[in-house]
Amino acid sequence: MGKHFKEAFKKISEEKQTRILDAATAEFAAKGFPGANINRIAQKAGISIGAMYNYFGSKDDLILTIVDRAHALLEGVINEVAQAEDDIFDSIEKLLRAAQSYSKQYPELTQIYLDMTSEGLSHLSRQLSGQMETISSRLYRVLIEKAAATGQVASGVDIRVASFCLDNLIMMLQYSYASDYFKERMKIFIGPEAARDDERIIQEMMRFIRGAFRGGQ
Amino acid sequence: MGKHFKEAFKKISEEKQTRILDAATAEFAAKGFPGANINRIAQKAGISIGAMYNYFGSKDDLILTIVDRAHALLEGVINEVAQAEDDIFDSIEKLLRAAQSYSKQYPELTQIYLDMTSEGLSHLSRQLSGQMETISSRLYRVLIEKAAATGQVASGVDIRVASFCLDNLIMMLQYSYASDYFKERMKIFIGPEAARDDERIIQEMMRFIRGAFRGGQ
Amino acid sequence: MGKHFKEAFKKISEEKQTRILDAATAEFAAKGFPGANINRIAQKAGISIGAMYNYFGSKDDLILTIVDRAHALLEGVINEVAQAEDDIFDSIEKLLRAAQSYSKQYPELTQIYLDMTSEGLSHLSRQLSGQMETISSRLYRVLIEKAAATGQVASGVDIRVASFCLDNLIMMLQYSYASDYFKERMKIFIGPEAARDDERIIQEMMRFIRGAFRGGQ
Amino acid sequence: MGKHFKEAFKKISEEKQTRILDAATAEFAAKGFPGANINRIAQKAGISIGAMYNYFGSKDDLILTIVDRAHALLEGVINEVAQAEDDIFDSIEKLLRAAQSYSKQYPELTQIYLDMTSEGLSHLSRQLSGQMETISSRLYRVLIEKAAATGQVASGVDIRVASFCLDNLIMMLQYSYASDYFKERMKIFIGPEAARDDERIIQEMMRFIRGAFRGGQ
DNA sequence: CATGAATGAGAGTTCATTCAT
DNA sequence: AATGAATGAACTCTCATTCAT
Repeated sequence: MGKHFKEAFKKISEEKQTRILDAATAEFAAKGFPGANINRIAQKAGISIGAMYNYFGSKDDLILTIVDRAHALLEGVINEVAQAEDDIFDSIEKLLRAAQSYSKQYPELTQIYLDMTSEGLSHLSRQLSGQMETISSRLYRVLIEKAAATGQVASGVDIRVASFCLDNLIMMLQYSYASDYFKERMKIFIGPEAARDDERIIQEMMRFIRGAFRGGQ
Repeated sequence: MGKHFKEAFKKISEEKQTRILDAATAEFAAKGFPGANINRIAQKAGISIGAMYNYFGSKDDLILTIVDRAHALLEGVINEVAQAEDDIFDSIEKLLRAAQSYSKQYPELTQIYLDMTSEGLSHLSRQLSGQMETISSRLYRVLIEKAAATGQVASGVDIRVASFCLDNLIMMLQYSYASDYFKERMKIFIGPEAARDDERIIQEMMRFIRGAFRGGQ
Repeated sequence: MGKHFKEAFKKISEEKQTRILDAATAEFAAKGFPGANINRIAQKAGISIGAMYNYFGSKDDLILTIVDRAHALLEGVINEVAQAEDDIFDSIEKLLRAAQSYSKQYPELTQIYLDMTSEGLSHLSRQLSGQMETISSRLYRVLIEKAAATGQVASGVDIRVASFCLDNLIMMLQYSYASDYFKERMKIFIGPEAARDDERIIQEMMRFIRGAFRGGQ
Repeated sequence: MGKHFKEAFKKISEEKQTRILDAATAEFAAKGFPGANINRIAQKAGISIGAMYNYFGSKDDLILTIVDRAHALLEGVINEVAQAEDDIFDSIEKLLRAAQSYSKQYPELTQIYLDMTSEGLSHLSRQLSGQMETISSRLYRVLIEKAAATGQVASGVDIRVASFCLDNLIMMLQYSYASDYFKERMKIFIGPEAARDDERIIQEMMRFIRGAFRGGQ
């Protein structure tokens, strides 16, 4: 929950804002935070380095602005799912599909997010302090509690651990479409055609999750 | 599949090898790859920077040696599980417990592993080319096929996707004990006492996984 | 002998002029010339940086305008003393008191003046070319000559060197109330209560100076 | 009281140490602290910028090392005077001559010292905390007390204020030979031939000081 | 083999000044 | 005349790597 940019950034055209953030996103995703070069970002965005520092106080602020933007995007997706009056498994399927399409559409944002989990960048991730997790964990809890009430979820299931597992599966799905490393890994598990098997992956993950929530038997 | 170190490294005492790799591990884990400082590692290890470069051709080689060492450790764990004549769920439980204790004991190795998934370090992770994944995915396949044959696993389950999900859960469990970011995240899901709830987490994750494999019903 | 400002500066309200020069004075005094930031001065003064450059051609011109203003102030003080029909020692005492109160009231001007003596700012001080010194040295000469004629000053005294010494004592007194460094230094010599001992310092300095002019004997 | 340099600096040849400190001294004196350029200093000294930072942790440390060296020089001079069994006025004359010759020989050190009194450099001067002043003020006190006991100093003289005045005169004499600004100022007071009038200046200053201490009468 | 001083490209950031509006 | 966004040269400092000893 930031506003890590300066006033001046709000005042420039949306097109320019996008140009800057896109250039920065590409650079951070490709090189990682420490490898990213602010001068190069400015050049790619077609602005001067001085302008860059009129918009963002530091390299830190720049990446945090990007992460905030990614959060806003994700929050939109989650809220949509949360508001629909769906069956729990329909909701989860929507989340899986959302994770898949989000990370295929914005692999760079997912890469950046993943990078920020590095201990070397803890001064950055500390400023995020579980914003996303808080939102999604709340959603899961609500979904599961509602489902437990209607008997869709086996009685013995520990809601918190189950939420944790569910989010773990969703996070890893996201990573698996975003970073080269995790793409390669997914191929090893699913097979070389993994990337073209989106639908099957969703279906089978849903079978896995459904079983998990219904409990063995 | 490495040997990223020079001949000279093999020739020094095991104690010195350990001292060097431990110092490097601590530095890489704390600062990330780009933030780590080779001169400081050498100093902490009590050797000269010149010696460092007699043992390892570059910073890249040093971290790759560390990762290889971590792989060897993990491979030992996996092989142990693979060789035991266990029930599939006992095997999985052993793997979960192993992941948990490994990442509690060597959080730094897990942090480094996580860091290497960054796109900015893809020139490094490319040299790993799924070593671990290949090993563990093979183990999962064997386990699941055997279990399918004895009816312990529901018939419709897609072995590859199920392996993928299983490994995803195990990987995230590992991350959750290793990096500050993921520790914080686990707390949000499981509760502030998460770290002291190891047993419960294992039990409930097993319930989740058992359900998943047995299929809902 | 300047006018280092542009026409436009004369045309704005006196209040605005003061606001600008005061903001600049504070900044130059606190940060030194190279450390001072013109954009920040403009902001503090509540005008745009563009306006700043309409009033002053450069950073140099801005500080020179401030120094000119300080000169005008000091010249007033000196002229007052010069015009009074006083005994030489009364005149000198007035000058000491003036130096003391001036530098207590406008420590920033004295700090700036001191800064300008740096070789690094010789391109600036060259433009001042001893304005103050010319004025005060003339005053001293007149005072001393008059006093010599009436026998208040020992006959052997070298008027020029004595003027030099007198001005040195006055300058250092000024510095000693203005800069942290010289304040600290004064404490070491006079004692920690130096700042509250104004009157004693004047009295004792006068005893010193009187002796000096009357000659030993 | 410092050691603001790193171990590595002690280990290089004295010739190289001198080359570096001389280059730095010239640069700091000519450009002032903020205007001085470390890369240029390294180049002038014939070493790499990396080497520079192996010797000194920062620009601050470099100038502090220079100031420490200047202190050591001055302390030597002061101690020499302190140890001689001289008449107070002989001692003072020695100090005046020392100030004169020191600042003619090392004008740059005096310029740097003067620069450090700027408020903009208070973070540096704070680390000096009156080292020189403490030494010289102690010397003056001893000299004056001894002289007071033998009746060479008028009874009413306030030792502390007199020391202060004496040091003020000595400091200004130093400045007057070191910085262009103060050189120009001295010319205005003493006449254009001031620089060639060293002896007269000493003599007349001594007459001034003698009178001051003996008291008018 | 070991040492560690030396290297220098390259990074993030600042700020006096310009100029289109 | 006033604005303030934009510029980009210049600065301090870091660190992987080399190589003479």
